[in-house]
Amino acid sequence: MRYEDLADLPCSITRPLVVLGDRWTLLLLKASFAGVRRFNAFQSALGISRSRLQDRLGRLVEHGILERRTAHDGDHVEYRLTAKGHALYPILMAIRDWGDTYMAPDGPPAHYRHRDCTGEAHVQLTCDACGGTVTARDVAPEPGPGLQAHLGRPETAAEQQRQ
Amino acid sequence: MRYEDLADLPCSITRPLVVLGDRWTLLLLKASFAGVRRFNAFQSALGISRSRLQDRLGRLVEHGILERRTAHDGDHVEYRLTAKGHALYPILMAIRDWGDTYMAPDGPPAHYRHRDCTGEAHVQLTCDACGGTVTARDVAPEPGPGLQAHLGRPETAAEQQRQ
DNA sequence: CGGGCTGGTCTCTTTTTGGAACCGCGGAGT
DNA sequence: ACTCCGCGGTTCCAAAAAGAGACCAGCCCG
Repeated sequence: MRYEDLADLPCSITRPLVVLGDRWTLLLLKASFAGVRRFNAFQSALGISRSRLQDRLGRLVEHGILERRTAHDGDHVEYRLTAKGHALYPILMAIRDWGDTYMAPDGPPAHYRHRDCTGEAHVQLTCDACGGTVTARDVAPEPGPGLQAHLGRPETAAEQQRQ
Repeated sequence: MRYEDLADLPCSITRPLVVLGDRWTLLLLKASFAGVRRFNAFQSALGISRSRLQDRLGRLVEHGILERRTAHDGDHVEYRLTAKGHALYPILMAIRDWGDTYMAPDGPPAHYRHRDCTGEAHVQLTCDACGGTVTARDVAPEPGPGLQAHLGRPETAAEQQRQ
């Protein structure tokens, strides 16, 4: 019950990581984006154990990232990405870009091509005002509204020194 | 010894995840980008146990993501991001964008502002040919050179059915 | 009726984590 | 010289998480 408490910290990197940051969750989502929807398909695609898979799918459904439904045509179960889940795609693509650059000595195993176009999809960190490309050094974090709201709450005192 | 084998698969999402996909690694990197460099500072910032921290820092150094060095001014040790480590920033920013949207009911805890500019940094998935913004539905994976190279190797046979 | 498929559960073993004590080193104070 | 402290680091043990595989009920098909 210690690690899960990180989800209370006022940080938009930490909070998602408590949900997504384990061995399997992002791999499951990768499979989802690749069209995998059924329990057994996830299991054989990834080699995850059935109990673990059950647990992780359940978590993702709880968080509204996947939706569990009985397929229209018959009786089997489907796990499908919700809009919230769909919004995770840039994370996977950011990972892929890095993987292509640093962990693919023989070149990219796959091109993620823009449909009906010659180009490929890549993530970019851009400034929403000037439109320029931005690197880590160009970014300065500043307190935002979610931090004030957090500090206003009583139970916050004990955890001040962490960030 | 099963999970680590995923790193052999020809997939630029899977391979980085074997390194980055656990409870602590991305949180460690987040701290690194925030300027944390010393062993004890990581430990008190995150609440990770010392043995785990030691292990994770060592892994990141092995993978060339962090660099371990004795500080110029004296005797203490520093862990600093390498260029390879720096390149992970878009991943953290993609996570943050999602966190700001879906896990920050009171608004973003922090604004990641473009230095000397009024704007904020955000990740975008764009096509490198037409320049347009791209979503998951607009992307079609196609085999790339890294896949052919992988299939050319002998030990590949047993794992064909996974992806 | 039997077999195979489905998603799902249970139990046992192994692996990974967390927590806390301990260590050697170098520096500062006294 | 002696102690005290902070530093990175290690070791040990208990607790939590993960892996492997058997098992189950429901359903459809033959």
